[in-house]
Amino acid sequence: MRANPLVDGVLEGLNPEQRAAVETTEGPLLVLAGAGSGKTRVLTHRIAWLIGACGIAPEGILAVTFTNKAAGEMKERVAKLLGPEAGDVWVATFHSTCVRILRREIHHLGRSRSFVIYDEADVLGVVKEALRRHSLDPKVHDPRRLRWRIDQWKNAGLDADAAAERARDLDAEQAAGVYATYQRLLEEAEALDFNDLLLQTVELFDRQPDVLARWQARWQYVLVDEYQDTNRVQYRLVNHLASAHRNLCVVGDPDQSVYGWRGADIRNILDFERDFENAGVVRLERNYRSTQSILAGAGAVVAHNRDRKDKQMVAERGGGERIRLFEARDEREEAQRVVASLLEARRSEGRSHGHFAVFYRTNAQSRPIEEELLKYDVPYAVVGGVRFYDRAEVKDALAWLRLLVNPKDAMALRRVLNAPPRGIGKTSLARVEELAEREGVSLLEAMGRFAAAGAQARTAARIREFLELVEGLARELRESPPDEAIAKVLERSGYLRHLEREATPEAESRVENLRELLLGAADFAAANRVQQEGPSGPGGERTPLELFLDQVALVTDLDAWENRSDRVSLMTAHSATGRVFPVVFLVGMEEGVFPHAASSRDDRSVEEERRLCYVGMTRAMERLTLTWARERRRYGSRTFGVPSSFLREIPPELVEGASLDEDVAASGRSLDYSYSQDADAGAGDGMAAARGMRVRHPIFGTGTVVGVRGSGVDQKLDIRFDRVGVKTVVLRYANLEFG
DNA sequence: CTTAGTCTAGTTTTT
DNA sequence: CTAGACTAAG
Repeated sequence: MRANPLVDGVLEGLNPEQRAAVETTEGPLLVLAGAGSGKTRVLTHRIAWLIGACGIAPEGILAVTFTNKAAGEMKERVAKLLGPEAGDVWVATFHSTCVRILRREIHHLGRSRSFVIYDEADVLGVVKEALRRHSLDPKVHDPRRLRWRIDQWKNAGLDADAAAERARDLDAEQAAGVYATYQRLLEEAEALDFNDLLLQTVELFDRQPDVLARWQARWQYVLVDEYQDTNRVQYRLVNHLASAHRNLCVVGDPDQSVYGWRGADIRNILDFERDFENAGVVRLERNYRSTQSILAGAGAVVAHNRDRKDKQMVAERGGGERIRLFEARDEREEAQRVVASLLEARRSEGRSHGHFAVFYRTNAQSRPIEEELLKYDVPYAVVGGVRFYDRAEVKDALAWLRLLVNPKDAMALRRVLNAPPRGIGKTSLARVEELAEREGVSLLEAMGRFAAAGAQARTAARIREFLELVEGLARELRESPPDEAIAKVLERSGYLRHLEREATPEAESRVENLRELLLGAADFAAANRVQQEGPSGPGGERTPLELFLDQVALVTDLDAWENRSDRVSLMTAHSATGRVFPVVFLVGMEEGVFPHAASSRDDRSVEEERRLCYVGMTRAMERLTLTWARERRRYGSRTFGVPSSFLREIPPELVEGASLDEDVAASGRSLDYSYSQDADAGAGDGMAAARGMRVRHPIFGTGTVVGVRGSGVDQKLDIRFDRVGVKTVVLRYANLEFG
């Protein structure tokens, strides 16, 4: 059996625990994989082992992940081990797996297979519409809050009836009522929200054992990544798929469970052994990623969680340097010091930009860092944040496509109706809506009827014109490749013309984005043409347009972009899961920021914040820098901060550059960190800067002082550097040599 | 009906 | 501070 060189290669270099996780192929298996313990390695090697050593057909294996990035990475790594055969393993996110199943099977639930997937904005629009139908004031019943409530119900696997049954007060009753209407509106629009993708699949399997049996037979081996982040619906889905053969391998780390707020249920991993009798358990506790100091620091933080299975990670790497900690006056200075430190490491250690990542708790915190990076021309990429497919113009274009594919898509119709503006206003729309509801027809249908009777001549003509446009485009483009469809739609609808007529910089950038969308669509079309020829292409009877729309609905950011080339990465701590960098800055370590104020209410969410902190810290391989600012601008106003309680949880001997002032802490006053700072020395001992002085800066080299502002340690100098031109530096931190 | 301008309120993390 | 809601004028 081991004669096969491929087989030997698959086990080579694995430690005994990893090997056990790979070789234990039959029956349920829980792999508790601590940070940096080679989790992905185990998953990919396990897949290779199943195929290479056990002779399992690649298409008999299902590997589910949470993010597209994780799926892509796994696919790539399996391909490296196996070659092209790997392409037949189904590696995908929960959501795209469900879409795949539903596209083939959802008619068993009496729903259309050409459903559209509603995004955040669509869904919010549906909630607002549902509120209108209930005559509830959106000012009293916050649509976003309701949307969140519905989401929570769905995460828990409760439908509107179940929600209504549980309602104990008027508010809950009303919310459940809105939920019911919301769901009805989705169904009328032949639309599914994100959670429906999972829920409908589970319901399908609940109700149709024969359908379930088919998928169980197809996927004889099921692997689940990041199991700690699964919610109850995902849990049921996995159970369904694995219940016949029980060849289920789940991999996760309870310490990295950071999506509780989104319905992730940590019980799924904690109770695995109870749920699956005779489950094997493998613990991966050797960390190959981080230095001892980083691992110990992160471990010390997460050890403060009370609700936790104890676990001791062992660093296989040496001690390394200590964790760096610094305090900044405000978020600007924090950013300055992060960037200065980054540039310094680049210069003196020969690091590339790609070595660095900056993590923050909330997206809004990226701004000052970005500004500082821009100032020094440091290339960077913000992961997450404002997403390409969320831009208004991109959504407009996609709404057009959606409407062509599915004329019942009410949100797409509303979007498109006045993009560009065509004189069909609120009052007309309201009357059309009323008519649609009364006569039980789609919006598009109702528009036709309204134009025929009831509308003013002018409005009727405009509506007819619009309907003709939609029908013409639909007829012509339904089967077209997406790039062609987008181009024609933008042209014929007058959208592009309208933008170009504006001639503002914003409009220009919109046109630019649309061009990018067009390029993306062309890429997709090209890739898809190839794929559809293959035997296992996902195509089936679906049109290229439909496939394209699925893709954009499920892909959040342009994955290709972030990995590309040599850039500093900026992202939230949540987005950092599954990523690793040699040098990591974790900024904004203040109470109320991280841990976030919204989560300080109950212990459970504080513990989740702590795990999030653990995740952030353990992303670092060699160097970890934690920073906090005494003062921070939030939404325009100034707020004052104290260091995050998490900082205090790191043993001081692991930290460099700062030490907890015990007296101050003990006295119960606000926490303070005092630190000795070499940079202060130069500025502190009476050195006065003056115009015309020659200076040497550690990063910019030599230059001449051309301006002096302020006084004392906060003095700022404008310096014309010989190499890089004029820059403003803070005397206190610039570490200048004079003379 | 549209648009530009004012106001306000709401701020976590996202497949 | 900013996106979205609202208002008043064209």
